[in-house]
Amino acid sequence: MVLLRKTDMEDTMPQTVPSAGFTPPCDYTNFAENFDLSLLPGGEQVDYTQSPPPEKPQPKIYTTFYPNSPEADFRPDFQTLLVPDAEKTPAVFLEVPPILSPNSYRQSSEANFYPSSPELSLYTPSPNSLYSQSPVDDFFQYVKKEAYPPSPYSYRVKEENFLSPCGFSSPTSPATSYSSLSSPEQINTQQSENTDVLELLENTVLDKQIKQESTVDFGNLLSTFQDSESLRRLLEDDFKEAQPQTVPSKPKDHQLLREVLRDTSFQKKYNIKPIDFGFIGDIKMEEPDENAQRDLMREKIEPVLSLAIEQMRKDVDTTCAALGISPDPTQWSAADVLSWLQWTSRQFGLTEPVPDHWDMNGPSLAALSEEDFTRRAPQGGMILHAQLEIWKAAYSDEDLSMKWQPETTSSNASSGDMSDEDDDEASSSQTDPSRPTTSRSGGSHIHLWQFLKELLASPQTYGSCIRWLDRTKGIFKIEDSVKVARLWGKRKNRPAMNYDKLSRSIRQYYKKGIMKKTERSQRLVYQFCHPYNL
DNA sequence: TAACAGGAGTCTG
DNA sequence: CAGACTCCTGTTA
Repeated sequence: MVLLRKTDMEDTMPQTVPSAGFTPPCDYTNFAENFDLSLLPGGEQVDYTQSPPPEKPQPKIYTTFYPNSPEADFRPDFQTLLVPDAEKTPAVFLEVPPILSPNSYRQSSEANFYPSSPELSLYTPSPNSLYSQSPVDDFFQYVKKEAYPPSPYSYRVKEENFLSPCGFSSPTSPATSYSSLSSPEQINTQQSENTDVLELLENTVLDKQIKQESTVDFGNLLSTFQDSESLRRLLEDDFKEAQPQTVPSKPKDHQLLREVLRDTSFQKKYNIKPIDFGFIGDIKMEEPDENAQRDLMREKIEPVLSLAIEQMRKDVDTTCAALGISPDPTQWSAADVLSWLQWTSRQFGLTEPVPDHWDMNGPSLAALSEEDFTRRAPQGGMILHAQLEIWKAAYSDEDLSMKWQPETTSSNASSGDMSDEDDDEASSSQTDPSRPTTSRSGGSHIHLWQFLKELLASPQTYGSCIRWLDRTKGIFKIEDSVKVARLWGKRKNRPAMNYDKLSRSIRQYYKKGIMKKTERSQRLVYQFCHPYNL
């Protein structure tokens, strides 16, 4: 989420009506009143309740952070995510990475995308960065490990008449209609009715906490839920961080948050302010037991996850209706794939996808790794992949909110040999390629070559049984033929699968030009043919 | 001995 | 009907 400055918004923004299915505007009338100014570095008091001096021209700025800008190189901020607290506290304050979401680009009533985001640049981790699984994950790792050093991430502020999805009033959704829902009971009622999560957030959180000077882009909130594991980890960390034993005299002294806010220049410049995170400390004080804290945390977050997923599905449905494609990516034809790619690329201001690079149907697309995406679209593959993951998550048969398990076990996915127990554990993962899934993503229709690429795309999990020898040439080696065969049999629900049969299937690929043996044939070493090596 | 190659019939979505 | 599964014989490292 992005904190946005709302400056003369209603006066200067005529095109302020989000299209159906997207987020309505909201009113933030009490933001600064509840803002914990002590969170600012050095206890510096910045009165955000005051309007800027009249002699100081207010720029028409709605600050959205675009990663890795070639122009700007300040990194003042984390996008701010507000999560409604179903009980007594107004909000949870999270720092989340600048994930881009289509929700940042609302459709106008004429179905034109506004803005067109021409300068959108891409998140690109530096060669030295520990780019792991997702930008979300990576960013969290970065924040927590390195606090706030110069980073491969850079941001810029897009200074233009950017319309926040909820930073303006709309004749169809008057802001005044969002002022009444704030009690926990009301919140729960809204949740039980599957109310639009964005509306809920706006009603329950912003209405209490945000002054008119600020607006919030809740669209990015949804993007964060593509990686609920990261969200869970972050919350857990924040809970730990707020432990009284960590800062005995100041239970609310959220060190991470303070570090994040150390650079106040940006906040001052754009009148952005954080929100009190105090309830975590309160909870902790009341619930010293760790499990109780986790339960409480789960209780607070799970409804939000459910609502976020619900919202994701709504947005997916809207897009499906516009494109005339199935919400299930695995049902897409090659034409559907191209249609979706073009649509998503346009939404994010990416270069048009090269059709030759995407000559595949939905299941094939769904099986591609992020690396595959990036190879096919160096300038936008990561975003496209992330968006597809959102689609897959949104329409997975598995309720993502059920993944919200406050486990205490430290899952070590990068461990070497995997026992059968490891297999079972992996099978519970939504992204487990071996899972005999009924999920719409992946599914049992997957081809063997796709399955192998899935395994290869998760070296941290499957590196012990299959790995790339030469990624660029598509050469890989099966290190554990028994295990790979077992995984394949699991996926295909073929308990009798063995490597002999699996390799027979691989050999069928020879004449189809999908795979081949390497020039100098080596045992258990195969090579993907072009373009399957992409 | 395990991996490899490939023919051929069957199954499945 | 395509793709995968299964079974098979024979070869190779």
